[in-house]
Amino acid sequence: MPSKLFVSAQEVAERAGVSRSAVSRTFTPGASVSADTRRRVLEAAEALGYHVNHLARGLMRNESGIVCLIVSDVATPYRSALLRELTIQLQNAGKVAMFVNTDRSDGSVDRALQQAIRYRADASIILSGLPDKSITQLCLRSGQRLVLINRDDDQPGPLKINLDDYESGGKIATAFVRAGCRTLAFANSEAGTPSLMGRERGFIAAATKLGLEVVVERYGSTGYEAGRVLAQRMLTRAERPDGVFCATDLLACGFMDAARHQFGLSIPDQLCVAGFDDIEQASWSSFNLTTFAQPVMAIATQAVKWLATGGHEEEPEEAHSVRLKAELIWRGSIRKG
Amino acid sequence: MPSKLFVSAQEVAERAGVSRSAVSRTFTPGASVSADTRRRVLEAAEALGYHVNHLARGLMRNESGIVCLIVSDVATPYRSALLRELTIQLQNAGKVAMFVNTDRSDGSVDRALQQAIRYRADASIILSGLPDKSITQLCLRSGQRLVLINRDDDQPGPLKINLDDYESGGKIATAFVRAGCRTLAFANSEAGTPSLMGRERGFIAAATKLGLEVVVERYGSTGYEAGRVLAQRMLTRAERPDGVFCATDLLACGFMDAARHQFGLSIPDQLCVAGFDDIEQASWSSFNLTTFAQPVMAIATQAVKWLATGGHEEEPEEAHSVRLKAELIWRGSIRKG
DNA sequence: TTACGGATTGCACGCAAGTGCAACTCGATG
DNA sequence: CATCGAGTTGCACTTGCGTGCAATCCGTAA
Repeated sequence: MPSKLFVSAQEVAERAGVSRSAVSRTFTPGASVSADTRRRVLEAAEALGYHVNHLARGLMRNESGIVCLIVSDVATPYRSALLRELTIQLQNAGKVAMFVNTDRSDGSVDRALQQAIRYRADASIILSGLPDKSITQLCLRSGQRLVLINRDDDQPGPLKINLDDYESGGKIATAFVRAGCRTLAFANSEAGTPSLMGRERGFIAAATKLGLEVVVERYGSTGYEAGRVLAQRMLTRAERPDGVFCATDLLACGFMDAARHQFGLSIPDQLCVAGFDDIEQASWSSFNLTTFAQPVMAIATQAVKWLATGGHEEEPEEAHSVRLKAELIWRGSIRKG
Repeated sequence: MPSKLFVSAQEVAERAGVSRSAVSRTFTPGASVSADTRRRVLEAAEALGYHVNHLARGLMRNESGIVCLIVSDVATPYRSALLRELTIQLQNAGKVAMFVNTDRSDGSVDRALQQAIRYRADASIILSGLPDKSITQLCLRSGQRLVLINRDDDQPGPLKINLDDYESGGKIATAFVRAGCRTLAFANSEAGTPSLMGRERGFIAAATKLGLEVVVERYGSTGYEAGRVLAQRMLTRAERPDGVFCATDLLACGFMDAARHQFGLSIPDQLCVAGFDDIEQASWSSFNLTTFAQPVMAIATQAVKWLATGGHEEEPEEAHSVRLKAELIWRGSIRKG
């Protein structure tokens, strides 16, 4: 048990010789306090090290200022970059980020949302997994905003932020053809989330239109190791692909490393590779990877804006969905056409 | 304004036909409630979607369950890995992580700690920067636990977790000498935090003892780009170093990439490199970097243990300091001696 | 001097929980 | 049948804060 406690408004009031209300009003913008009272309160607060108790304030205002971020695999470059941007923008908007880790187990996201409810978070932003519909409804009923990032879901209510995955897949197929590639392949993870599948389908559709078939291989997670395994599977095929679109940059890094160091292939001369996310490593000269940039900043901006303004029931459902463009970052892993 | 609100214990009590106290007791382990009442309360709570308000509970218990993590550069591999481990272990300990981003500006950490105080966090864990002494004291006086990770500081009170940076520097100097290196160098950032300086000093001391001088160059941050610049500076010297210890793995990655792709050097034949942190990229075959592993799990375990048990004033000051060992991970960026 | 008006102040209540205390129930024992 | 005691239950108070309402202050105009 702590021997001493946080200092309360009561103590400040006593020291300043005013009522507790005066202290409260001093820290409430727009409230009526005389300059003199305000000064004395601020002095006392400073001397005692007083800080408004946001737990209690949240209780009163029915607005905690907390926004819950629900994520798995935080240590992943793309995830941590998005997280960084979200927390910074939330802080600038006067909110504070609460952080809940999820794993792949059933109900993990649901438990995370329950935690958000317990702390009366003003909003929850979900970067991984998909919550059960009943929990989603409970959150919305309770007046909590909800944002789903890159999780295609058709439940009405939450703000859904997605990318043009399908179109991106198409663009890269065109780039491969222009580079003279003859055998295309798509390297995906087993997970098959909607965004990954969108890239895959867009890639296949465009390639088919251009008269090329696409070999699809799926394995493991979206990480580096899976990329290596996919390379081993694909590059030992009778007809070796010479243009490979990897569903994520991490897959692409693993793929490239295996292609170079195990198969002795030269990129982009013998093999063209593209990724998705534009993680920092993609720009490293070891990879120099052509890829699509996740509009991390725009995603965060949209999410934070929604928390501040949106969420009114009467809005049309279209207003609850945002599609952002993933910009193609041209580097050196595809031959110039 | 939210049209509907979170459901309160009062509503559950009415639906279950009991008093509000009964609801409270049902959700308080060890409280006296009959099996029948408990069942009816749980049924009503389930039906209404009730979850205890942790803001109010925190107010009463004077224990919010919140632990504040104060970090800069979250998107960095080492930081995000530590963050991941901390949040997971905090969750397992029944705590919830609150997240505050800091930048390099003055008072950034102080503002973060004030945020922690406002939300009456049970503890704050500081991964970046160093707070002002007055704020530290305020936190401790308020009964808040404090953990400083890799920030050498001599203030009594907080738990300080540090590594054997100095000894690690020594080990790697020995390894370089054993590999036949003749010209040693240390690549550091301008920042010069105690942990970075510890590695530097340990490296120099051991090298000197072995009869070799060490060229030290400092530039920028601890990131990839700074590593490239350092390589350009060091590898154009008259006497080119052939054994370089980089203060972090990211520096080492940048250094190696520049050494290979701009200077055409072969690693480890013409140049030995070592890093520190053991980020995921160090194990990628493009780098295959010999480095020291941050004991991320042990760090988190120590921190969380301290929150649960430690922090009693009467403990000797030695109990407030933990030194952990960074394990040398031998890969292929240093020749076998 | 008195009345008026605007600004300031304090009281008291409410938010959602936990808990000591007293009252209550109920079965068992004397 | 009265008493005891263990087990439940509810009342009322507490936590730190915001805020409506009524009371007060002060300066100015009638």
